[in-house]
Amino acid sequence: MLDIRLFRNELEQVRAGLSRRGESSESVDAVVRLDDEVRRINTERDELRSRIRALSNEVGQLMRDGLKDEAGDLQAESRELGAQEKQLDAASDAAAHELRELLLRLPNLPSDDAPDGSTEHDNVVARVENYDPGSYADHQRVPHWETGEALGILDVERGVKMSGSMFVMYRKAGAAMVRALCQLALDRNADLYEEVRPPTLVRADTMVSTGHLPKFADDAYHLERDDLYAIPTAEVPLTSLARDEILDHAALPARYMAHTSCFRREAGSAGKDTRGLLRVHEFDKVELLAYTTAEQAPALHREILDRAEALIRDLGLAYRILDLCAGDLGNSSRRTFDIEVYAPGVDRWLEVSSVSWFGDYQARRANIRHRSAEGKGTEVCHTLNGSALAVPRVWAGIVETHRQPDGSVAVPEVLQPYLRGLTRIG
RNA sequence: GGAGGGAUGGCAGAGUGGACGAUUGCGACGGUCUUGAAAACCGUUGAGGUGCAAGCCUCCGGGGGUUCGAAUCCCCCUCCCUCCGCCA
Repeated sequence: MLDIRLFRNELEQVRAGLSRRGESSESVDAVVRLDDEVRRINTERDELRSRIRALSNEVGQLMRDGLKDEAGDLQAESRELGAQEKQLDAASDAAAHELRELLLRLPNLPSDDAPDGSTEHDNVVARVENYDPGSYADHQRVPHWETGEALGILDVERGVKMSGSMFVMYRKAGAAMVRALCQLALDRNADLYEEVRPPTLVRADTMVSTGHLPKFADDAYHLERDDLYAIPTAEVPLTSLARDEILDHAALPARYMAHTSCFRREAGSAGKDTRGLLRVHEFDKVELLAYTTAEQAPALHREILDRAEALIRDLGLAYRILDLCAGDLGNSSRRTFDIEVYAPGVDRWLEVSSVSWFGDYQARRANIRHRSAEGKGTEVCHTLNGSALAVPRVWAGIVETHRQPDGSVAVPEVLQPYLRGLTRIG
C-alpha cells in the first residue's frame, strides 16, 4: 500500500511511477478525491465531537453538584449534536473504506533503478553465468520428466491420479533430493537467518499484508469451511511474523528463513507448461526474508541475491540474472532480480528465484514499524525477500544438466552429504 | 465439540457510568551525587489522524448497541487460559 502522503505531496511522482507500470491514472484521481473527502468530513465530525464532550463534562459537573434539573437543556443539545455526528461518522467510514480498497489494489511504485519496459521481453539480462550454448551434448538434451520416469525418481502419472494435473510425486532418490535441496539451502543460510517453520494455512489478513489479497484471490487455494488460505510462498507468513509490531532499531536488519510447501492455483496459466516440473500446484521452497530500515534495504537486497545465486552456482547449473522492467515487476515490488536456470533438456530458462525489494509497501499493509534511530517516533519498515531455493525447477535443472551418457544423473558434490553419500542416480 | 475464566500502555497490574489516554510498580531515557559504576533521589517516557500553529480528534482485543457521557453496562465475533470430550 502506498503512503497516502505521497498522493498529497508528490502526486506527479505517483502518476509517473504507476504509468511506468502501465496503470491508468483514473484510480489515482479517485484516491485524491476520496482523501480530500475523508479529511473534510473528519474535520467537521471532530468539531462536533469536541462540542459533545464539552457539553457532557458540563452535565457531569452539574450532576456532581446536585443540580440535576439544570442539565436537561444541555442533554437535549448534546443529543441533537450526537445525531449529526453519527451521520458524518457513517459518511467518513464509507469514504475511508472506499479509499482503502482502492489503495490496496494499487501496485507499488517501481524504483528509479528498475529498467523501463512493459512486458517480460523488456527485462534486462544483467549477467549470464556458467552458460555455454555449444557445450551441451545429446545426453543432456532429454527432458527431466523422461529421465525422471526412466530412473523411477519422478512419478507424474500417479501424482496426477491422486490430485489431478500439475501435481507430482517424487520417489526414491528423487524424493530424497527434494529434502536434500531444502536442507542444503537452510544450512547455507543458518549463519545469519533465523529458521522458522510457520503455518501453511493462514487467514485472509495475512494474505492481504503481502499483497496477495484482495487483488490475486484467484491464484490462491482457499478452504471455505474454515476461511483459510494455503500460502503461495513463505513470504506470506514471514511477513506477518512482525505484523502490528514496533521493532527495536537495534534488531534490524531482522533475517528469517523458512522451508514450507507452497500452493498455487496457477489460474492464469491453464494448459501452459503442464509437463513435468515446469509448473506445479504444490512445491517445496526455502525462502529468505528481511525486515530493514530504508537505509539498510539496498545492502540486504544484494545479500539475498548473492545467497540465492551462490546455491545455484554450487549446484553446477547455468543461470542468468534478470533485472525486471517496470511493467513486469510483481505488484508489491519496487525492484526485482530473477534468477533463471538453464535447463538443457527442455532448452529453456526456468525462473527459480525472485529477489525483491518491497520498500515499505508490504510493511504499511502489515503495520510493521521500527523506532527511529533518534529515538523519537516510528517509521514503517522495509521488507525484502527471495527464494533461496525453489525445488521443482532446480530439481529439473539438475536432472537435465547432470545427465550422463549412460542415462544416469550425477549428484552435485554439495548435495551428496545430504543423500547419504550418493554420487550418482541410476 | 461442551462448561467456566480472561484480553488495559515495552512488561506487570489497578480501574465496574462523569475531571480517565487511564493509579501504581518494573523497565527504558535524561539529570543530581560519584574517580567510575551501583544504590539513592529528581524528572521524562504509548501509538495514530488533522492543522502553519495553539489545539482538536481517535485508540483500554475487534465490531455493533444503550447513554448527554462508556475501559466500565448490553449483544455478536476473535484470541488466550482452565476443566471435560476427542486425538497425531
